[in-house]
Amino acid sequence: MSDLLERLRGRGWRLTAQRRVVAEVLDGDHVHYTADEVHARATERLPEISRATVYNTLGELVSLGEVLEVSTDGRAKRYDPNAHHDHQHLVCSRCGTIRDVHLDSDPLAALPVPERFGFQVSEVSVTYRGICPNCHSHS
Amino acid sequence: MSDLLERLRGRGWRLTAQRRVVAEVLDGDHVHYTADEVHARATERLPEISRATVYNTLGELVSLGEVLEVSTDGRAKRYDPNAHHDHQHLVCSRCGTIRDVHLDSDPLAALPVPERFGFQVSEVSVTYRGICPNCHSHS
DNA sequence: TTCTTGACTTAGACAATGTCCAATGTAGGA
DNA sequence: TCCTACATTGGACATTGTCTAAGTCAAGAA
Repeated sequence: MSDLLERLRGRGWRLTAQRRVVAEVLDGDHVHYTADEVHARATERLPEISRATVYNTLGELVSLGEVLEVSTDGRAKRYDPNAHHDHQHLVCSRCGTIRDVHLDSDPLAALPVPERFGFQVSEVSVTYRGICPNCHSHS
Repeated sequence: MSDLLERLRGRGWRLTAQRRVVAEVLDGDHVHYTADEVHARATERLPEISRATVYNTLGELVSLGEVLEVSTDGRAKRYDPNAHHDHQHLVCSRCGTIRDVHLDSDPLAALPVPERFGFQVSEVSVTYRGICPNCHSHS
């Protein structure tokens, strides 16, 4: 993700301190923060950054395809910087922990053509739910 | 779904006008209303029904396994009465239309054991996204 | 049938998440 | 360095959902 800023500048992004900080917070492969968590972490480095800017920047990163938006629970959306590696998510029903997982087969292939009802299907997301080892041993 | 009320009574549910109306609104196999849509439709039959009761009743139906909660977009959750037939969802990215679809293979099988990280996986939901024929022809 | 009671419903306050806008600031090209 | 189009800010507002205290009622008991 270190070249993310370069890539963005190449697309005409104006590079501001706020955008840099948001991108830095998202740096890492297995991070799934909510917008508020991103804001809290960004605030540690740049105290005046506003909520609106964090929302704007996250939205832009999503539009640019650099970050994925994940909504696993109907609560706050989470932002996943691991957008360039196909993966799905495994969520603990108890504590909410999220893990990236990789599948054996392409889930698109599991949807037969007659079941596509003429849609041009372009995307699929799979969410597995269960109890994580930690929650399980504490139950 | 006509015997839903019987089933619920058998489980000790007190049968009220409000609950009956909510269940009637959800009657049908391919319905995916938000809580507010359920409330609007319920209000047509029972003008005094409150939002809180609609939320309570939907929550109870979900706990009882009679209705599925679906959150496809991070906005309002939708309620799917087709809980007794395994299925997944196909969503139009343009207009938000939702269709129930049936898969060729069990998506649980696509997650290799080493990718389960010790979770006891009990549930999987798959959401396909694309452009529906109607939106496609109008574009 | 009437009574009783605990479960149900209600209105509205509150909470969590996200969006919008007018005023102000600033990155980067000329 | 200066300009200006784009970015940021704070706060109001919108949407969705939760909670509570007070009133209401379904259904079993007598």
